[in-house]
Amino acid sequence: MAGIKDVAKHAGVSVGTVSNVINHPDMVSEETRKRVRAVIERLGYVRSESARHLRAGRSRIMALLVLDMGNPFFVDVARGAERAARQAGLGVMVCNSAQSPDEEADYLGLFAEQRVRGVLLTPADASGRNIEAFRRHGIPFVLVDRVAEGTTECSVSVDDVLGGALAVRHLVDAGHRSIAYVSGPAGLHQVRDRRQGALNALAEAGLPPEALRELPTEHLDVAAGRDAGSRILGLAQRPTAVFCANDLLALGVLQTMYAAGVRVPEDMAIVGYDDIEFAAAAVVPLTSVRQPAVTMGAMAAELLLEETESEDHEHRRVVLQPELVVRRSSLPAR
Amino acid sequence: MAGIKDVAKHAGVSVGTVSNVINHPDMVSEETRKRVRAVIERLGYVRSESARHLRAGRSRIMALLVLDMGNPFFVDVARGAERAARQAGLGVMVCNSAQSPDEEADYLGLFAEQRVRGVLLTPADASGRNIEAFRRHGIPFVLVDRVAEGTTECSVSVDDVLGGALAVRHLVDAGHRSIAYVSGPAGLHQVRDRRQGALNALAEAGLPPEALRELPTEHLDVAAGRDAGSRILGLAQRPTAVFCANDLLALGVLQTMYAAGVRVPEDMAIVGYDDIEFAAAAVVPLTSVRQPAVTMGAMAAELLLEETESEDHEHRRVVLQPELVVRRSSLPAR
DNA sequence: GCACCGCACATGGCCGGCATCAAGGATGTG
DNA sequence: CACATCCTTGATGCCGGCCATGTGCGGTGC
Repeated sequence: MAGIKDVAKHAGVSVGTVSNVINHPDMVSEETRKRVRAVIERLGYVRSESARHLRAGRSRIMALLVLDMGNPFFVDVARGAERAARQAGLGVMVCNSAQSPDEEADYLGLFAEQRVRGVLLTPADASGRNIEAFRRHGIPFVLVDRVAEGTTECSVSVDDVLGGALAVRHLVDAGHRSIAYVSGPAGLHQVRDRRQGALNALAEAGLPPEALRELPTEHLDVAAGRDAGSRILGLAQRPTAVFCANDLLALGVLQTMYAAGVRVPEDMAIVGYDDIEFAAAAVVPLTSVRQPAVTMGAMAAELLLEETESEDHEHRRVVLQPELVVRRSSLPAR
Repeated sequence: MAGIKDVAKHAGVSVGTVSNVINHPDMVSEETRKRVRAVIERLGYVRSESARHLRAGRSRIMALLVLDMGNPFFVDVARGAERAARQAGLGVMVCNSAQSPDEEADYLGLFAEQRVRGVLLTPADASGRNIEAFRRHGIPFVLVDRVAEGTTECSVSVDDVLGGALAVRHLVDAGHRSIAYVSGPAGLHQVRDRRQGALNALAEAGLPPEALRELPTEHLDVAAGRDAGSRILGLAQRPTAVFCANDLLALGVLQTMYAAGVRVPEDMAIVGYDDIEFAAAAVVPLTSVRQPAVTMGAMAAELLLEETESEDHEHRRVVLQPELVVRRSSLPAR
């Protein structure tokens, strides 16, 4: 592959001049510039980002580590982050921890080796140990979909307590008094906050916390939802409504209900979370708590850029608002 | 951030020795090794991949450029590629061309600057101009979900002609004589091959090509499917079945039919393509042509590794077989 | 006692860019 | 004509690792 030296040789100039043609074109006379540009074109020369990085001491890559690339919600987050990053001339490396702390640790190590400009992180490790270890490298990061504790770094999140409250308040208003909460892995903050919101909504309505029955699942995908659905069907005193920690779980629950002949929403109301595109296209269009995913990704990237670009950066915690989208899966039986 | 020199200084050895502790541990005495390792740990030293890359002349990153990250099919491809790459100690940079030739060109430029080890590519530019330009850089690439022409590079694909034939043969067997083909962007090879398969199936059954009515859409997503659904409803001599170039389109069509009160499959049969997880969870479980997406991603990564790792690599064109998964959306009316 | 050998570690060059500074040529000015 | 100034270009060093080559030292054999 052609290097800057080859270009210099063919154009009959020094490497410094070639470098200037690329980075400071107005420092070079038009004639020389043209000649060098022609050679660059002819040889197909592309500057080496590694060498630039080494020299400049800062990378032009930003990393995004999400919990689950199979979840369209995170795909939207990635979209937003990518847009913001590329506007600033940075590339984004999107990786998937698949909710595994080990994978997360692996990737964080990879990012440290790459000396990425910064990391947008949806933490998979509730213990915070991975984050703690990563902090030592001095690579800035922004927490996504999770509030930072203290003021050690920036975060962009959605008010999960409010989201949980919106969902359950809606169900309570529709007359439900026994609600299952399919929660996903117990360790995740989002899951805990949404439960808290749900409990708040129950308390508001004067209902006891026992009205909410939590069913944890190992993963946050459709298969886990199907499994949770079966468990709900097996419960003594079957609840009349299900609130799921995300739409994938909700779709799984819905599928199980449908297959078992349990009518939704007449016999079982369902509310999901995230409002992914498929929620509207489900067997029964799914009521869901919408999160501004693209905005979240974009804001996270912007916060990171601000942190690494500007002199005086103060860590911020941005909290966005969720919104309930009511569809047929939770409408009161007529 | 700590560099190898800092480690050397703190451990009282030379940089070469530190390098050897990391890369050739058996060349260093145990005592020195221990001491150096302790310092590495204490300082949180991580070697710089940029510097290694520069020195070694080869990167440890592989790129994957997909047509649409919003499509779970490509998420599966990414999963497979990632697994294979990481097994070989490489990282994967997943990017999304969103079917835009311009974005594709942008990303290919980025990859050239990064001097990635190679690129796994689902081409968005039917003209082949982007590929042509990229080839000059000498970075190896493998075509994914598309057969390579000639023997200039490797490819992994699924037999789209067969897939299209499977879908339409199934519909013809069920008695359909007028079938719409919601095809997506006309430029994509997959789309053209699936149509060819569909036409083959019609010919087999002694039906004229006019029995297939093609409805192109700009994108391959749910929204485009909804739009196509409306167009189908507006057709004079409405077809009795729809074959969609992917499941997202099919879900969109299904949604439109459902909203308009057209019964599926009684009034309109629908067959999708890809068999994404959501296909089974749709309003009416979707018949679909399953592609081995994870395998495809993994094989592509392996081909690329073989090409860059081994001495004598011959370009290969791997073609995998699709499989029809029949669900309710296409079952004959009783 | 001397030559030789191997081990453990040190040293210097190099990868490919970019910035800094110096040098050279053209032009303007007194 | 001498000298200053500006504009353009060239030479050099450095970023952070890794590799090839040195170097010093203790042990061994004759």
